Amino acid sequence: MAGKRERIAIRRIENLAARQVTFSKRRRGLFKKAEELSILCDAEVGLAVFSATGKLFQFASSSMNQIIDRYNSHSKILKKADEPSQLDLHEDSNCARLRDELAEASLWLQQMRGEELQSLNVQQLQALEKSLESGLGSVLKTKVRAPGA
Amino acid sequence: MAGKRERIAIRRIENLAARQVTFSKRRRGLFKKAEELSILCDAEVGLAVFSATGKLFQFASSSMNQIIDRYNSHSKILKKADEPSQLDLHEDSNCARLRDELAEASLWLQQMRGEELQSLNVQQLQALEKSLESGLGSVLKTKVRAPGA
DNA sequence: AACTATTTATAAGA
DNA sequence: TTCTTATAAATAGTT
Repeated sequence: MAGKRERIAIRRIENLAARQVTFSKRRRGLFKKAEELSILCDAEVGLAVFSATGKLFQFASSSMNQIIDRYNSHSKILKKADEPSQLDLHEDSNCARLRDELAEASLWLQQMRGEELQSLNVQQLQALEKSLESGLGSVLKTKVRAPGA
Repeated sequence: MAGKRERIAIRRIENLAARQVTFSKRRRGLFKKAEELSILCDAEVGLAVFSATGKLFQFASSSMNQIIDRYNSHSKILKKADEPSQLDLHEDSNCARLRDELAEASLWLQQMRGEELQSLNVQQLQALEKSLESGLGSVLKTKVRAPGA
């Protein structure tokens, strides 16, 4: 009954038993906080955790399928953002799809402003960097030609 | 500098400003703990949060697509023949507004990529330039910190 | 955004 | 695994 109680370093816990105990404790804490965030802040939250042994734990404020659908429509625009953009607003677009595309465009705008970059890997960051540099170049050229001051 | 500091009850925060502040604070905490769990316990963790305003925040210890695939193969086992999901198609009145917002967001995206600049005046171009430079700075900083080559 | 009084999470031990 | 408890971390209200 002594010993210092210090925060452990954030790296893989080598001891199996200790790792499992920590997994149980922290998993409970994480799920609790995920639920609290969704309730307090009216957010849609989806969380999936696979243990090292392959067991699935999940939380979804609505339903996991709904969250995955919403997520998937986001990642679509990320992929086509660098292509010659022709907004395909099909006549049969429904509100749900519009909402998803809008949210996705918003994420992309955030990322071009330098926010929410933590989810991008190095390749994606480099693509984004290139896109920003290219855009900046066009803006500068246009400014020179522009009327007024 | 006084006042009781009590834990709030876990129900939707009615005040918008307070809700947004709490969302920022708790979202950061949640994502930090998600990452810690994945590292400490060698777990695969996927977390997606949509704010009340539709912004997506995400963390994935591997990649979100991989986690979704793994999730789907897990839940397939538990699923029976699923019914056609009830899509809410009763929002036609909002479609026009969504369409406008999406068009606006898309125009922004184009302009950040250096297209459709002819309609901007010098002040607007300078604001855009500043935004691009700022975003580029964040991307470069993130790239330095990013894992992998 | 920064500051603290408190509450909560949790690491280690039982 | 559950409980206990010392300590670290998160955070609600304030500035």
